[in-house]
Amino acid sequence: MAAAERSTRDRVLDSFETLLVTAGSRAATLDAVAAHANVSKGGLLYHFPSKDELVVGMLTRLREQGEADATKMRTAKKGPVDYYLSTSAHTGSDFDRALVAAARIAQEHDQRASEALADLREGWFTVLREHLGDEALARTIQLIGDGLYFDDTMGLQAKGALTHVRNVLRRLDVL
Amino acid sequence: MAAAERSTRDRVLDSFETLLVTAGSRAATLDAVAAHANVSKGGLLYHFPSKDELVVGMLTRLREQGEADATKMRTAKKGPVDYYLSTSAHTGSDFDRALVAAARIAQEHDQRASEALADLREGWFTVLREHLGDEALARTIQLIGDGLYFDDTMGLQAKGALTHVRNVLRRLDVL
DNA sequence: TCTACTGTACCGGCTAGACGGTATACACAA
DNA sequence: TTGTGTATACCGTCTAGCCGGTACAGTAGA
Repeated sequence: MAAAERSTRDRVLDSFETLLVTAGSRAATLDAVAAHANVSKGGLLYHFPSKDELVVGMLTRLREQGEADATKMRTAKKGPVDYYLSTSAHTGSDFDRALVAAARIAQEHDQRASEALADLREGWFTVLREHLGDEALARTIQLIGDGLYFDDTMGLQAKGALTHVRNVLRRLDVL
Repeated sequence: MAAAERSTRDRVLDSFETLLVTAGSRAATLDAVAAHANVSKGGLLYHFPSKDELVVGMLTRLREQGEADATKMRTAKKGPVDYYLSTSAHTGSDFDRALVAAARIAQEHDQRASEALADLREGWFTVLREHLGDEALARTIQLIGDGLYFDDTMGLQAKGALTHVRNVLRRLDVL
């Protein structure tokens, strides 16, 4: 049933991501995920026969969200650069959460997660380079986005970081 | 014993960091750390009575390495900015490894690790701002460094990223 | 004798996953 | 319309194995 309300399957995936993001991969156990999603462990394993399938399910959903995001970036009112930077810092969106969750998984040496992340980054870079027509600048802006994202995931964000970046990019006639 | 050769204690810390970096926190078990350091589990627990003490030991050493790094940054021949950026990408140094290891720990919700990382970042930022006399620029450069560092830890580094960054910074009359 | 270990044996708790069972819905057939 | 069968979507329990930590007896070198 394509659901009117959030399906159990999606709730399980949401919970898995949430636990990965807020408590780390050690805490994202099957029991914890099931409890968070208000499903029994048996119910969870019905939808995802193993923890690995849970990872696969999460990454599949991430890729779908990623394609939607690239489209939004291309057509953003204030342009791709501003869209990219402002969504690199914490937005609290589902996509954001999925991204951080995938990063956690990637660190546990999961190649599929690393690939998914690399593909997403490649998508963003392509949009940036097309828009700017300048590889060095596109790469630099992407690094700034990575930095904002990194700081965010580490709870390190310095106040006004985005404002400072916009300030500097204006000197380069971007924005 | 301040050691002529690497002490058991240091070897244990090295192994802990290495396992955290190369295999993730789930894999950095006491048994695995002891085996990697060629020490018995009893021997490991002689130096670090608990896993938590191992974390504390690692963070203490990291702070020491961090102070040494800030000094090197301040007095670097090519200037702090170049030093900061070129050491943000992978250098393979002990300090680098310790930094990535601490990041892994921080993600498991360890506040001491987050604080240690935040303090290190603050130290770098102070040097950058003093040198540049421009907060927005200093923050932006720090974000670029974070991005380089993030990409490195994720195995995402795009070829020539540092060159691109230097290119852009030259347009801003930095470097 | 003290320090710095080795090695083994063990325990309690947690973890992934297997498994058997249950409730509901719908389908076809007599 | 009643009975039989099948599929979906779960629940709750159980177990093998791993992990952190304890305990302790022994050893080699300074």
